[in-house]
Amino acid sequence: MTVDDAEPLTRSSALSALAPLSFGTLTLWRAMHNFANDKLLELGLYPGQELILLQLYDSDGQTHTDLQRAVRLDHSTVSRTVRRMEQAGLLTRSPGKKDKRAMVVSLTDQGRALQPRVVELWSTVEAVMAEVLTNDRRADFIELAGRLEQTLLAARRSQKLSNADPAQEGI
Amino acid sequence: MTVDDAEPLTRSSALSALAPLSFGTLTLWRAMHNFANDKLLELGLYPGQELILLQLYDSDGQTHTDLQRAVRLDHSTVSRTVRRMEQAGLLTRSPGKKDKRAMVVSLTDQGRALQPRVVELWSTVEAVMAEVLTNDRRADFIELAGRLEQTLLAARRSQKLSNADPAQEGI
DNA sequence: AGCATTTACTTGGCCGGACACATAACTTGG
DNA sequence: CCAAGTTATGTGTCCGGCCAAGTAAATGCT
Repeated sequence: MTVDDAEPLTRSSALSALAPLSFGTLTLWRAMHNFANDKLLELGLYPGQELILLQLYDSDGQTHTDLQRAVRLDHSTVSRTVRRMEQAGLLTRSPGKKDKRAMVVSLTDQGRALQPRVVELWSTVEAVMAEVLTNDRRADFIELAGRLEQTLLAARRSQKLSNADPAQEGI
Repeated sequence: MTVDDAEPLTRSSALSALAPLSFGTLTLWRAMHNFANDKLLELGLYPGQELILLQLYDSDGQTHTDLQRAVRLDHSTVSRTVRRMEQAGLLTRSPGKKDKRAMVVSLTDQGRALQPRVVELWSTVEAVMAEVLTNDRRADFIELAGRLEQTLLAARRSQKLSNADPAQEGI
């Protein structure tokens, strides 16, 4: 028995009552993640790896920092994910010419060969989600998600600042 | 340097072009998750644990399966998370009276003592998100997220069925 | 040039989360 | 009542993801 057994679902949990926006985001994410995962495993990939591939398909030869910004991950996560993908033969890493610190990540033929399937995978996820939305609502959702993300990022930044610099608060 | 350094953000990655709904969901989730995490660590909790607490605050004495359904997690995840929380003194586990298989999870005083702080945490996250939305858009988002989740769950179920029972496809 | 700072990445450690497999405890058909 | 099937958990294993701390290379400031 795995996680997807949640029945059609009475979304009446304590959680959705207390924080419907947050819990809605959480459960949507989990459903999407699990749905994509099944397909990912068929490609021999693990979640997150396909994001890096997609980013490289768009523009090969990016550094860890480029990837980290695009995919919104911690450096350490990118570092080890990229290493695993290198070991799997999907890509190569080499120090940059101008900046020896910057590891430049490049696709191998094997990594490039996955492109159609990875693109199809995400297109499928997108299509499944889009099929129950009108174009207006679809655009709405995208705009809302973007705005909420920015709001949360800003809130986190200011929260960290005030923690790091408590002197400001007393003034 | 951690993940939140992504600048105000030109959301123009290859990912948001290919699958804006999916990528929007992903990035929103990550932003929310990271924002909540900072606060969670201050309570000595790890992500996911607070969901179980909230569920128990609503109704103490639930089984693993109850919790798993509410929080949308795998049994194995619930199993180990609950064990860790037991070791941390937040709750206790005991076999059910009628059904000895079913582990009944109950709050300890220590676990119950966290209630105000955990509730406040999620209220804060919710408030941060809600503050940039009109009531209409807020309701919209909640409804959309719920619908999308159901769609994805259904898609995953039918996908698994057709994989498990390929004979059906040829007919 | 020379030393402090910043930047790019690596490592170690810990938890979350999923799957596959194993086990104990109901439940059910004959 | 018993064997077969179902249900509720537990375990092992592997990857994702974060933070904290460490190293190396580039920059800046004097």
